[in-house]
Amino acid sequence: MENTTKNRILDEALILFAENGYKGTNLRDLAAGLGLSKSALYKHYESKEDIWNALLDKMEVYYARQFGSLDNLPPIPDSCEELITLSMQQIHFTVHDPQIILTRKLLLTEQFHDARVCRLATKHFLEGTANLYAKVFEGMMEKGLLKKEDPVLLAFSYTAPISALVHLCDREPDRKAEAMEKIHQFVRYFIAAYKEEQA
Amino acid sequence: MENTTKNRILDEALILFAENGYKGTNLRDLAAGLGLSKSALYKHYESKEDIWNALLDKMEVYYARQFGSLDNLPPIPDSCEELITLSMQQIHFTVHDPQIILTRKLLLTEQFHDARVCRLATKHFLEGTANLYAKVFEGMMEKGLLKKEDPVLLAFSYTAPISALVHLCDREPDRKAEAMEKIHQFVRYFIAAYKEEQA
DNA sequence: TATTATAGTGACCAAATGGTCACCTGTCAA
DNA sequence: TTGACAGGTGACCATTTGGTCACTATAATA
Repeated sequence: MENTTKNRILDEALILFAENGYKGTNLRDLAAGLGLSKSALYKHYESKEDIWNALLDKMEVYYARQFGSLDNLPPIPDSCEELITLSMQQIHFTVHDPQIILTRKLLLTEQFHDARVCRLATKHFLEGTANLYAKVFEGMMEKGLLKKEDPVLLAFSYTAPISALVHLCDREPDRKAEAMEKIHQFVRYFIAAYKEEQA
Repeated sequence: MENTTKNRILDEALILFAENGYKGTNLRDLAAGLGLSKSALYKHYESKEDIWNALLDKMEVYYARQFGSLDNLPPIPDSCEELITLSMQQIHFTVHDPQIILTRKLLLTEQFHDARVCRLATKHFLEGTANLYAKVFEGMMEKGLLKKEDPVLLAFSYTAPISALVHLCDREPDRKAEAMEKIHQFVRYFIAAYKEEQA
């Protein structure tokens, strides 16, 4: 993505919309954050709502790439230990990446005010990750690494508690370490419960 | 709670703050919703922020009563079937009660904008219910109804997925039936996995 | 070189919004 | 009866905010 003003506006918009909500964001602050005057924004977008929509467009593209196509599946781990390591790495990233944190905040705080955000929120928090892990678990069951269960239900039981603790990280960043430790504990406990005993 | 104007203002405030957020709520609409003029509000509260704080006070009292004291524990079920029935009843209530729905919406959308909401959100979505079910599970383990596991971890694994689906109900009310069915499925599946086989 | 499109500025506007104030009215106590 | 007070009203005010416009500067182009 080029570093054009048009894109920089969206970057700043993500920050402000995520921190203060759509209604709580004003264009003067947005422009000031970019070292621009408010009227300059209107050279690139027609209105506040236009900026908002462009930001959502960008997010939809991002999610379509990340969750939409099941082509780019994550590799199926060769052991339960590897699954734990991979999960923790991915969670660590998602909990620390500023852009993703802001995206989650925006989805949470605006999910009831915008139909597109609503859809994205369900995709992000519920179906997206769960479906991905369903494929992973299915693969691991076929490899004889996990007990044969409904992979969809299993993936949901796995991702929902993790998601709850990720939310805690967003809400109370001071407790990130504590939350990550709890995630680790949960992940080990969960995998241990469904690990297929080696012959 | 008496039906005084002061209380009615808080009832209406919950609706508007939950639907539109703090910033998105204006006092004219609030007053109009009560058939009052805006200036009448100032006979009962000093400012918009004062109304907000009074609403949070009320919510804190409510949560303190519901989660705070571990005196009023729910009864320990005498069978896993009873646990399932009780859980589903409680979830059904929480998913359909208008006041509780609004409260959840408010906690979600304002959790990053207000320190007290932040604390309440963690209590509501994470610790409150989980701690309650930890006690229930502990009791059921002592009765020999559930396998002996860490009750806290087990309760968290139980409540977090339910909570995720409750959020879905709030976000997409059209999918309430579907979500409730999934909750039912999850609950049966979860309890089956941890049920102590009868001798 | 003259022209034109692009990006940016500051002044300005109208609507929305939180808050204040003088005033009204019914109730209740002295 | 009268005075105080609680609860309510509408007019008004200052600030915030999304949006417009005339104007400028610069770089590319005919």
